[in-house]
Amino acid sequence: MSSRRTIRSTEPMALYGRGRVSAQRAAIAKAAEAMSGAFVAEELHRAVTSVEPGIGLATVYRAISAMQSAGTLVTVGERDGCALLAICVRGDHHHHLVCTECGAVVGIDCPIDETTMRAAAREGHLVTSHQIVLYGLCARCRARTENT
Amino acid sequence: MSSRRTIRSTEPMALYGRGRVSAQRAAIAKAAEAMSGAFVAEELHRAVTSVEPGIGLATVYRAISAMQSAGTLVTVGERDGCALLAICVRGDHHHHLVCTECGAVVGIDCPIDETTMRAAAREGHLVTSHQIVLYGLCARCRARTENT
DNA sequence: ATGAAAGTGAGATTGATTCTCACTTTGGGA
DNA sequence: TCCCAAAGTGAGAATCAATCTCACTTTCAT
Repeated sequence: MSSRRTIRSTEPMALYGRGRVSAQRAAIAKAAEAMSGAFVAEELHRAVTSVEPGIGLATVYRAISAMQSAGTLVTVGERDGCALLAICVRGDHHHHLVCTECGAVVGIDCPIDETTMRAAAREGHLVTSHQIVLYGLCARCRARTENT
Repeated sequence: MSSRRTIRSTEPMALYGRGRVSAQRAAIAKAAEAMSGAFVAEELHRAVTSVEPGIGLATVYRAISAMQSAGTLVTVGERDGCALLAICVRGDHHHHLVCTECGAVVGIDCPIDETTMRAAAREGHLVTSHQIVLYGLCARCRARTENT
């Protein structure tokens, strides 16, 4: 009785790491990869349903959760109380610069160096993890903004 | 008909920067300063009402908002989906190390240096702001944990 | 002393995210 | 190829931190 129809499944299940291949997840992963820069759950849902109508918001949230567990989707901040997400396949330890103009996300090498660790250690503290987000302008927006 | 009673107002309105002196705000500021380390809105509310019953949760949220605007209260992360807060009166630019053991918050010098800014600039990007939170063990908890 | 503005309490509301549940799809065996 | 237990899904309900509304109270410049 459901109006749910079978959608052809595609291959980029890679973003999930594990789990079954469902047409919905494939469509969601594809849409996530197609997003330009950072996005919010609701935006991803809109993007997916514009291509494959009928995919529920809960399914999108579940897919987001799965990709986050797999480490291929990360939270890069927040916007209006919503988690700001971005696909991230870079393997090494790094952080992200979110363009405040267009939402683009670019990887940035971790600025936490020996100096910081040692300064903390000097006070007796031990840094075990950290969370860093940079905001600014991506190269494209910077070039567009600056009138040399 | 209200059971609200007059509470003596204290002086530490300093955390608000501006605004009128109300007994409630004074009590909230006092409780916030008395908290050991980072806390959540609900915890601050409990702390305040344990001393001055009758103060509403909305009032606590309003006070939090006011202190954040004044820059004396900052968000240092989140815990179980709730904003993790901490009093911060240090004037210079810095960040915080939140002890994952006891919740203590200690100021840490900003690790974003010329190197990072230049690395971003090399790619054409411009970093305008950033957000950093360090997690680890404060000196006290580190000492307690390590059995030399 | 006064009154307009700021602040407050209680409860309703909002809105992102999660959960429930009955149903559908997947995929490793038999 | 068929089976079926487990995984996945859609719709809508439920959560719950945070905000808003509104009638009432307090503050403080005048």
